[in-house]
Amino acid sequence: MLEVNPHDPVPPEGLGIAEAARRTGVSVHTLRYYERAGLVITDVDRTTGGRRRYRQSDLDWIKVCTRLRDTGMSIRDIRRYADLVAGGRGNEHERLALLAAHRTELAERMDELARSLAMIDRKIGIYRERMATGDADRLWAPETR
Amino acid sequence: MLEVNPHDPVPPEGLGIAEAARRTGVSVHTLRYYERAGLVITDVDRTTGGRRRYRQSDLDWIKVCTRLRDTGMSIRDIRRYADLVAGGRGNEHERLALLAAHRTELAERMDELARSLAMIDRKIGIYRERMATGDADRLWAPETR
DNA sequence: GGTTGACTTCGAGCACGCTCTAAATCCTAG
DNA sequence: CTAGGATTTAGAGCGTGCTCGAAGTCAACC
Repeated sequence: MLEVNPHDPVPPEGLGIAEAARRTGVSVHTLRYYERAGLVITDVDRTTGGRRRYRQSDLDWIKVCTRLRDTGMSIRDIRRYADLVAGGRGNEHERLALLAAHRTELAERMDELARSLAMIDRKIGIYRERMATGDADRLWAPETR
Repeated sequence: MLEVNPHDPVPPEGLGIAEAARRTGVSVHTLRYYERAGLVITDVDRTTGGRRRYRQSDLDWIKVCTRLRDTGMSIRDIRRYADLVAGGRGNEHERLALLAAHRTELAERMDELARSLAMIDRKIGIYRERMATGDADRLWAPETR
């Protein structure tokens, strides 16, 4: 068997999907799913028998995708971005717009999360207070349930 | 027809599901779904004909649920919480533990979001720089795509 | 009594992002 | 050459949280 350690450079003949999965941090299923979904614009090579052979450049691009995914970007939007990148030079403004829109969304989510956190903290505070003062079974206002 | 304005107090005979939906901010579908899911522990009254009649106390509890939902708590966890509340006095520690666990999750999500935001900002920064310096089609390192 | 519109239940459908299965094929070690 | 593990495909399945549809019932007004 072709021995390839996780940190060895990718051999000239490329990597099998299992090793590619290991190196990108997703499952082989997900790797194939991303390809079907049109995210993998690097056109992964195949052996004559049809097996995928991943090159470093493939892994690099897939990592871009997984990083975007990690930021909560939807598959659909990553797809859009990928299409732009595949479209080549000249659409940087569009790509930037897409990223900026995503950034805005993240910032909004952040605000909302902060509000949620405050709300939960308030609720927790009420509970703590209640329990400390032994009011646990006297206060039944909905606010505090 | 029974005229009931959105801010009128709930009449003694209760509200129909449509008005309850309006007042709780969810759809009638969602209202029934929450009930099926076991979130609505206030046991909404029914007319002899089987129609739901919402009292203020029902609305108050449902609003607790929607607020928890707004904080991103899962239906399953709201269910657990509801069961505890329905269980009555004496399990305040458990409720608090549940809320605290959720709070921890929110805080983690917050951190992750902050990291995502930073990552996206870095990427956006790279794009801005590239485009400003006219490097748009020279830099193709995967980091910057 | 009749028309209308609100409401009922149950179950299906949907969007998302995987995750898994089955049956076939490939490829490498021995 | 063969055994057996890795990989292939298309498509099904899953968990979440709704959302909708169908077919039937109820109730308010005329």
